[in-house]
Amino acid sequence: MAQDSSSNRPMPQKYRRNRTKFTKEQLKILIDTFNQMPYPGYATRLRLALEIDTEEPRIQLWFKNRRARYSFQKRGEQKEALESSQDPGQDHLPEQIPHEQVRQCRTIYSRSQLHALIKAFRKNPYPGIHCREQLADDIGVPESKVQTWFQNRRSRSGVQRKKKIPDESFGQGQG
DNA sequence: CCTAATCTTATCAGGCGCGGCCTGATAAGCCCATTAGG
Repeated sequence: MAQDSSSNRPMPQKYRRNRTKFTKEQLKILIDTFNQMPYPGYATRLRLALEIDTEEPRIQLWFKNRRARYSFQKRGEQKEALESSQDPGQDHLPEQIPHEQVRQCRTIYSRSQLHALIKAFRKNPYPGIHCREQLADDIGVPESKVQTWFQNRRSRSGVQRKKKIPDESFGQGQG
């Protein structure tokens, strides 16, 4: 049943989701796919998730992190390759990256789902993994959707976590 | 330490309904985001 939900929790025991540990075989498949297709669409990600027995959001995140590291790592090599072939006419643009353009279907939230999301957001715009999973379970959507919803919501409602604003605050002086 | 998880920002794109708004999904982060867990 419902446990304490409106209690103020000083600090969640664990905010982040458990770190995923890929096996070598999983990594081999991931890397192999990445080399051919750094921007897999949803269908491909799903297939990969099934193949290596993990969740699609893990796949998506892995590709994102991989791209972030791989791109700048390869920076020098590409430049070298370009200089090698001094051809005025573009023969082989590196932009032929196969973006699979197939996005995941847009989620249509019902009124009650939105209500639950908004309510949770007002309570805490930065829910930890447990909170997100609980909410996802409550309204019947994957946790990754909840995370995306919160990110978009934060972005568009200006509740961004106060970074390190020196002292521009409107407060009446910190004691 | 390595790198998965997280955050912000910007942009693409689907649904609705008829021009453009709302908002979910995706990508990048710059001398290459930051944080933190095994």
